[in-house]
Amino acid sequence: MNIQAAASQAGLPVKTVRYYDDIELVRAPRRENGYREYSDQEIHKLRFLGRARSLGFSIEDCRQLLSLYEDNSRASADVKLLASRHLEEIDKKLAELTSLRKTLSDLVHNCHGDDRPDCPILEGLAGEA
Amino acid sequence: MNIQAAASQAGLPVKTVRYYDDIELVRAPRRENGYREYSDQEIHKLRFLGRARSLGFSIEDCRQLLSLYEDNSRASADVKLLASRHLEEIDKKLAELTSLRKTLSDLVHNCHGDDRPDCPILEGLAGEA
DNA sequence: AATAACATTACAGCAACAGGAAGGTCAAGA
DNA sequence: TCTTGACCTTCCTGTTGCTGTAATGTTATT
Repeated sequence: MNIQAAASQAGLPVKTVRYYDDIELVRAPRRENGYREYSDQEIHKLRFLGRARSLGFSIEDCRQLLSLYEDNSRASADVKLLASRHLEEIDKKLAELTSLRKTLSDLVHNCHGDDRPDCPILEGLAGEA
Repeated sequence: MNIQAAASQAGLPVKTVRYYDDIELVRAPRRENGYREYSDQEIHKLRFLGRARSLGFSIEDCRQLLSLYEDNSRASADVKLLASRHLEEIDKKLAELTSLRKTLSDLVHNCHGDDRPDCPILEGLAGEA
């Protein structure tokens, strides 16, 4: 199967699939003409990656997850550790975003938003709050 | 005032301050020896930027905010629009992160995390859920 | 004069691709 | 057979907002 068909089956852009081959994340064998040849196995991995990436795992995390996935003697604890760490990072980001959102939201709601120049948002940013 | 003192007063890394000069966000005049000269005015702008950046505004947004800040005939509506749009983006990100967090959290909590190989996290990523 | 602590520029690298150029390959139709 | 168009390839650049690292110049102190 050519790269375009593979990419569409995996739900990923062609560019991304080619990139994953370049960085040796999901390698595709080549045909005589130099074209990449994708089989169901690679497509399965690509899908796996798509899901992992959509959950916010970094490429390096994905590399590990994939290798754990292919290792039938893995310990589920290893997977859980990786995922738990990622979950912690997400919680951290969520906390930051939430706090930031509150600050910004307060500023926005205090601004009357008409054609006059005085503006609590700018004042807040200037540190006059 | 030299760049290091200015940066520390503004609470920013020197590299960042130099970068802001490069991209003409906060320009500093030069002395005869080529050194950047920072006055209270620039430091004020740098602080402003630090706050705006910490609220997640992009550099280009910051450029606009700064220009609005300096424009005494601005309409607060313009500021509010910019900030509101940013707030929407934040809300979008929060929604995405929250949903993603739930999925990941469910997977993690379903994994026993011992030395056996069977793992709901990997199964979930593989699409077997 | 030497040394340290500043300053300068310029280039490379990060993450995870996306866009585009230049060129090779393949299948179908006139 | 020729050509057209849809593929495929590699390579290089750009994205965002800096950070790290030279290599080098200036200032202040000893």
